[in-house]
Amino acid sequence: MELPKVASLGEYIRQQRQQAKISLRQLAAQAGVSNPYLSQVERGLRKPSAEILNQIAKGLQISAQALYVQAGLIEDREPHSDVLAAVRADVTLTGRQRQVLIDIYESFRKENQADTAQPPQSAEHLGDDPVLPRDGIAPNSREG
Amino acid sequence: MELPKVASLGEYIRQQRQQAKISLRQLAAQAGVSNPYLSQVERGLRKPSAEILNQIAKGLQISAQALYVQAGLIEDREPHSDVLAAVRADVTLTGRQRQVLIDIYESFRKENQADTAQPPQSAEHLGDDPVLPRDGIAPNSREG
DNA sequence: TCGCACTGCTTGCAATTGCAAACTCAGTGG
DNA sequence: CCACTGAGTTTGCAATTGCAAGCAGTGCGA
Repeated sequence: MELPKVASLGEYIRQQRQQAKISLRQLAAQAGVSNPYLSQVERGLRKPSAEILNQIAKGLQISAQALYVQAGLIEDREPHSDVLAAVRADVTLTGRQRQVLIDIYESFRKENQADTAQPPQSAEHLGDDPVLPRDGIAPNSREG
Repeated sequence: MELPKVASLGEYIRQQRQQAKISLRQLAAQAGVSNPYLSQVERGLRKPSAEILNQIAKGLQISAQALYVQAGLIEDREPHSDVLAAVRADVTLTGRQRQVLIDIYESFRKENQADTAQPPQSAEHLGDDPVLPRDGIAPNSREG
């Protein structure tokens, strides 16, 4: 698996550029990269760094993420909810903690889906806590 | 603000790694990169490519996007919603589930504070986010 | 027929990435 | 004491990035 997506990445860039009706040199200037290099990138001969990719995205006025996804540099993960997005975006958490929170949240969702017809307060069987890790969590069970 | 975020990127990676309680070599193996290179990246001596960044993110089990934002490779166009706010606003959760998530989240935060042990920072304001850069996000001024 | 401007592509080359091997320092145990 | 293990770091080196300079092809006006 050397560089399969690089080709499609270059094609994508070229396509975007042509749709914008600008020349290779023009885009290179707008993106602040050299035109030969952009040419090579568009033909899949070179694998641009993320920095260059970012500049190209700016020159094309498109989302850098779209390019990264095309380049296979990030997975195209769309957050299912604001909670998941927030958890994923929280840099103060460790990866493990993040996964724990996500697991718990999703298990909650699943539970509630099973009880859709029921009033939401009926989810009392949480005491089983099948997901809680022994990561040293001390959930202060204060009844609030 | 123009200064390379590479330094903070390395610090961020190292912080995440230490919070995950794994050694440099361990993370290097999980990420599929060499340990010397990871060491240099963590100390800001090298600027890793997006591919390496992606592998490191996988090894750390964190979002590649968080790393890219840290590296200044993409703008943080996500609203960076607060986890607590998102949990509180989630109508699909029961009140008890909400409280469980909040408790766990807060205990995680407390754990990490104890681990990192950064005295110069006022550890009282948990709401603050010392890691993510507050940037002026260009609010989509595309041909309005 | 030139000259000029424009398109994209090919060619060396400096700078950088990323790695293998080897190094230093702490801790453990015979 | 010495060997062993595991932590992170330093040191060359192959491979790659990205660029400056230059090449080929097209269209237009004199």
